[in-house]
Amino acid sequence: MDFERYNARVAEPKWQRIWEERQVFRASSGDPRPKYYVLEMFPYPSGRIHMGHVRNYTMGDVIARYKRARGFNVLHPMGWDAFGMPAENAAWHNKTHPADWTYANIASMRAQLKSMGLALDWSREFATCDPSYYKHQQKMFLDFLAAGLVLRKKSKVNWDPLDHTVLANEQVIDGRGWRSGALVEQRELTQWFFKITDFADDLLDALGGLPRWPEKVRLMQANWIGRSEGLRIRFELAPSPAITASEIEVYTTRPDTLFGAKFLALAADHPLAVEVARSNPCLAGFIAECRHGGTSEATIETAEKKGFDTGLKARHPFDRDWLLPVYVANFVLMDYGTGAIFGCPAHDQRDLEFANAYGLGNTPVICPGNVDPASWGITDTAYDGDGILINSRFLDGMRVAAAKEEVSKRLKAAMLGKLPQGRREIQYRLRDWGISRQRYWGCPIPIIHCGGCGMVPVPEEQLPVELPRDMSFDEPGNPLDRHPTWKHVICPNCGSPAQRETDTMDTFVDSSWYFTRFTDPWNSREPTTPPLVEEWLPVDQYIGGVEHAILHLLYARFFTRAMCRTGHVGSLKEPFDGLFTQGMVVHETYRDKDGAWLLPAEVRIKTDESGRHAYKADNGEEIAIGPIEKMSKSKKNTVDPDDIIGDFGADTARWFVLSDSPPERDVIWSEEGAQGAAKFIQRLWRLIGELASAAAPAGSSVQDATAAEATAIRRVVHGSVIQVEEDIERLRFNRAVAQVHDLTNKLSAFVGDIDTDEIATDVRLALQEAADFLVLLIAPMTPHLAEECWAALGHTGLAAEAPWPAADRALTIEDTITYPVQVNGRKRAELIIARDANLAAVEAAALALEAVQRALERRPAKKIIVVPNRIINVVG
RNA sequence: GCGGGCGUGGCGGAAUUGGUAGACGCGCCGGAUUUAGGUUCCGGUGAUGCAAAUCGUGGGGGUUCGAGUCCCUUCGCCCGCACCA
Repeated sequence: MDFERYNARVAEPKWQRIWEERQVFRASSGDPRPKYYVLEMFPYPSGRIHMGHVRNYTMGDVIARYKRARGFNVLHPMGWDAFGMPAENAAWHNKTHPADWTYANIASMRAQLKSMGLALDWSREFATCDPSYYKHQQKMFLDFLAAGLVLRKKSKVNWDPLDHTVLANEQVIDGRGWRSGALVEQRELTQWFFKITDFADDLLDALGGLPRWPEKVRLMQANWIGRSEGLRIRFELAPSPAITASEIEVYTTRPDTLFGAKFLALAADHPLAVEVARSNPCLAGFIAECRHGGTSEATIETAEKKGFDTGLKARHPFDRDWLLPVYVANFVLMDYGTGAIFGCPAHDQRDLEFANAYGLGNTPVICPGNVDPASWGITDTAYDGDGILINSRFLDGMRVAAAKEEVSKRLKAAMLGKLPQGRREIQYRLRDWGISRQRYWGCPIPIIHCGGCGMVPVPEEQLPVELPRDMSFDEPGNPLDRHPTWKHVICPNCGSPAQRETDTMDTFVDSSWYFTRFTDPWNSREPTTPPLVEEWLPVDQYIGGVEHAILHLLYARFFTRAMCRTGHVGSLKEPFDGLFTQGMVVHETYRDKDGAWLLPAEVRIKTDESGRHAYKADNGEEIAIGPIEKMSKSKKNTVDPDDIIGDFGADTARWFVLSDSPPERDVIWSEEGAQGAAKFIQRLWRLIGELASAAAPAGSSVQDATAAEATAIRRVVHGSVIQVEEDIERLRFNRAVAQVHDLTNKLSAFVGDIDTDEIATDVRLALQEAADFLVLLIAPMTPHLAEECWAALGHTGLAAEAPWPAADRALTIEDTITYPVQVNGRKRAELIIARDANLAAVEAAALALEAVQRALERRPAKKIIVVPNRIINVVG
């Protein structure tokens, strides 16, 4: 065997072929081993994989391979999140059909992923744009509809008045349509919604049962759901010719501040505002102004607080003679609460700014507990903390919580008309999930609109409703709507002419259940096979970017509940037991003297004592090294995984992305680092060769290794196994890498010290074990190299199928302990003493040390603290 | 504004969760091998100091035998969410 140079270019495809031929990574159900489901968020087939994919899939692969070695029946599948806008954009730009574009991308990305040597069960692969996938999604839509989990209602969209098309938020650039440049308007469309709010409480409460999720993600979801407990309060209106209504209902979480109220404010779309506007052109103008500028939060955010006095007056619920002005305000949202608020400037910052702008007054009603009420007055910023009620009649002297109770109690007792004035209510920030998209490249919504029968579900035997193939994409708008024949159908109910729904589903729907489909992608009749879902799910380890912390993960959790209710997932409640959100791959940026971005490949880096310098590769001109940023085409700071794999091999790329940075943080890709990883691959190969030539032949027993040298070697090796094991279990891949480096250094030193002519048999045996264990340790991370080494060491099976090395913990315990000895908290000496020495002996030995005596200046110690097996501190 | 996080050598980062600060890697310095470069191997590398030693985890204070870790305070940076009543 030639250990001169490891040739990844030859070895990697060879082992990939062998794994595939032997179907090593195919998972099967009904296996007696415990199951383990590893899943990385499946990729959008954009065309090429990027380093972020490499990092994501390498992490999952390490876990999959490690768990397999630990005796688990591992499911590690791959698929494609294949519907989406980029395919339609490509169709528009390049005149390619979205399907052709998508499937070509899938083909090239599949080849790229395969070149990474991932331990995937490719037999379960699917793309969400396959009719054989979306057929089941349509079935589930109908099941959800039947179960009352789907509704139709109006919602606002970004409308491009020139292109006559709905725009996604990302298609709105500075308030204008990305293609037409026209000013975007808000328009109401009737759309399909999933009733995610039905599960708001459960989705919130169940977060507590997800200890293996990052705290951060659970918090983000909790904030997104945004549960708040408050009170609906009905205010009587003073009679006015402009309106027919006699009251306004507001929602508040701060009923305690009711005596600090200075005004009421309505959303621009509030029915009462609209009604008053009919007889008030100025107000109508203001409302139109509020509607301008799109729906996106960013635009609202920057807007200045504006209002318009309707002239209406509302009576304070506790004092009929106290009249409050009613405004329409741009900061009140129609979608939240009742679309109307009462404003208390003293204790809400927005209300304060509004009241100041319109001179509406300010009366503080809550005084912080540690402040004398006599000295407490109007403040520059609203005070929203706890305290004692003041200026509030019967509430005076109460704390906030008690005042809330009291107001609630009294308003529930007070009647307005025939109903109580106040009603407790829990509100959520979470809104129902609008899934209608006016696009072609998505899953068609299986509904037929019939003039006589209304909305008719497409009968199950007619599914899938397939996307028509003959399309033109040279005009804006929804291509499906323009198709000459597709939407014209016969009503399945009454047989008269009817029309298909031409909206397609949000692509988040596709990714909300794919993890269940992987458990039985061959089921052509049903979306899932519930017993198989129950066998494999929940996903034990899910890995992906933190950018999906809210929407995707929340939708998937909703879908699991909805599928549970409709009988598709057995008793499964939560889809992902363990979640890990990995950081990005980032890279330096380079700009030449004209400010043009340069690719890393066009740059040479030199480092000396004065630091790093970058030079243009072609003419040597020095260029500026810019900040380290997320890899992006626009800044040209990208590295193509294909180039790295082609130059150094997949194992080098895998090793690099696992090294250095903790996986949840960003990792900086650098050319030096990639070189370093490649060198280390070669070093491992050479070390295995050296170990092999000194070692006993494979298959010999190590049981009788007794020489001190052999024990020392085994102690190091077994200790490393324990460390790497722990690091992989805890997803601390950077530490596992460091541990392997460390073991490599130590084994190199051993081999270097050994006189190869005179090696005791038990040392040979220890070295043989060291070689085997080292190979198995690196196998999850650099699987191709591991196979090559495994074969070179004389094993007949595959490293990928070998069990994880069994560490002997007893071996790692030495009979002596080396204590650091501190005097007054400062390390002065080391004490080597028998592990079984008693406390008095340890203390005496520590005090007897010359360095300790010197540090104590020969005076007696006041106190001595011995932390068993850890440290000794002498107090002088 | 609210919520969360972070701050350790030239750089990425370790630190047994209150117990030897700087593991491991990158870079750099010196040496060996080499015609040379690269590779490889050996040694060094927090600061000051000839040394003994002293200082050192953004700053200040505290708790403790002992603090990078806990508490208070302050400065700086990053991320998430938001006119959500």
